[in-house]
Amino acid sequence: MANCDGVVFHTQIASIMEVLANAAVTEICKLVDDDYAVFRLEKSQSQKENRALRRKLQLLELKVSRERVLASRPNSVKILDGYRGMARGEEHFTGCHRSFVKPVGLNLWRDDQPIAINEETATSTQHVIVIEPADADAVGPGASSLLKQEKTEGEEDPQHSRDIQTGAAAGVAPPVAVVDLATTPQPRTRPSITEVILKSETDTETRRLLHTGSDHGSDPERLLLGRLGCSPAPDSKYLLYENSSPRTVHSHQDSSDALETVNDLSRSYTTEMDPGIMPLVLETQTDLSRGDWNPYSSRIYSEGCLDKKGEVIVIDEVKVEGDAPLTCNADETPIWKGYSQGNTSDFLDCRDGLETSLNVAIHSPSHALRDPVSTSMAPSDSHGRVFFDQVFNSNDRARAQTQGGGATSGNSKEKRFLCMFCNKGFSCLQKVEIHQRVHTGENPFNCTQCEKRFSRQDHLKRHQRVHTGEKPFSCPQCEKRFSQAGDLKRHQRVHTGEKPFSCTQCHMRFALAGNLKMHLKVHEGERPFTCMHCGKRFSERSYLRTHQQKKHSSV
DNA sequence: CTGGGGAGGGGGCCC
DNA sequence: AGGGCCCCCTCCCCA
Repeated sequence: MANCDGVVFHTQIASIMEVLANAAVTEICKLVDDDYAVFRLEKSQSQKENRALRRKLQLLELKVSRERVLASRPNSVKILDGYRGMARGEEHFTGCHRSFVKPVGLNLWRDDQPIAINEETATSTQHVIVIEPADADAVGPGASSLLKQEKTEGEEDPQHSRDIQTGAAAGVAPPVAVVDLATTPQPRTRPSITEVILKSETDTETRRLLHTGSDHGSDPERLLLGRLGCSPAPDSKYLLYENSSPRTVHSHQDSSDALETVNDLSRSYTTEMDPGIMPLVLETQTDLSRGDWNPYSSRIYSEGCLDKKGEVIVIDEVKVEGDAPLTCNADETPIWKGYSQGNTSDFLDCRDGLETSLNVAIHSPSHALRDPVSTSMAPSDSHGRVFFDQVFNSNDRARAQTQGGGATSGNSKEKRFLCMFCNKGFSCLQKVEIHQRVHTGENPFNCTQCEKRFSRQDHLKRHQRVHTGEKPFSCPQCEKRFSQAGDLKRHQRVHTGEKPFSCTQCHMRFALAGNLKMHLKVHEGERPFTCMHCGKRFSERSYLRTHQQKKHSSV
């Protein structure tokens, strides 16, 4: 009898131990997962720091190299002041870093291009690097030869331009443009983006000015805003984008890369970006268009530059060069990957801007990249279109048209402020700054009662009804009250019986879009949630939770 | 599963 | 110009 009791006792102990062991394993797994996530975050941050340090070192090396080149070949590098003003007699930009690179192969720079030197008067250093044309004989040999050589090599090696940027070209000090951050006054906490301006051989207005500075003394922002009639936020950065020639975007990579990029979205936008790299985007435009150029994914940007305002692309002038091939950078990273929720509407906004951008032939570096339609590369083109057609259904398109209207749809003159991230157009600077919080993650409005933060004041106000219990919207049919008008409207379908959402697989109709979405999983057989106790699978987490509560609550 | 509500994100428009 | 509002959409949760 005693033995029997002992066996039972041991059996019970064993079962308890098993349960405890299972629970412990589960807990451990959870902890490991959490710790691993933290570890990865810390690792990525450390990598960023390492890159920044490496960048500084390379900067110093580049600076030395540049000075050596300048000393040895003074005629090859010309410091310009006010190229823009000379070209058009317009704004006189003196407050930002500007660099002009003329690719040899493209012969984009006229040999007689007037170039002024006025280094002293510049409030900040403006390095204008002129790479002599292929027919540099007209200009003379000497200094240009080295640059030409450099370019030639770069064309042979797609990686080369990046090497120039990073200073990684082994053994050879890159004599091309270098943003001299070490010697340039850096009043901003955010590094400047140095622009590349190429002049088309057609000699049409193909300038692109890219400014991200806030040198208030001679700040182009003010000049710009003086014309546009919209006051800047104190730290705003702008991108003045003026009719960039489609030719100016190079395609070092073949179209297969574009395909690959389109196919591999996860790779493309999860690239860890180092804000410290930002100033070093002076290179061929190909690399400007790379992911390096556009590091402001919402995640990265918010991590690295939380206190920074977004950037704005301003379309100052639109001129379509009809037969000029639209441009594409094969290695660009689709910016839409940066959206936090990845919902369709976010894609829409991007795509909308992309499509409408065609109308105005505006191609920011990221834009050219993001726009598979605007590329001159046929494979990328078709592929991008297919991709978008797969992503966006007709409803989304309709919404894109009705909601966003796109970057420049309708009245392009009214929406000259473009979002740096998605190219969407806005009529006023403040509007685009608010919008760019979508990308930056900036939430300046915080609830005093629950510490929640919001990007918009009206959202905060709406949220505070949660605390006040205010429900100003009441249903006339049932006296139910709602805090949001949309909730009331949605609720009223209960009374009207309206079910605007119909399943394409069966004939079921739903009053709520979310319910249809959930219903569609029934047809798709998508059951990602598995019960750890019995292995049963569910399409929704809530189903799994309910199941576990009912069937395994004892465990 | 389905129905329904709470709450937040985002864009457009009006004043 | 900027705040506020309206609207649409989405996610999440619960019954």
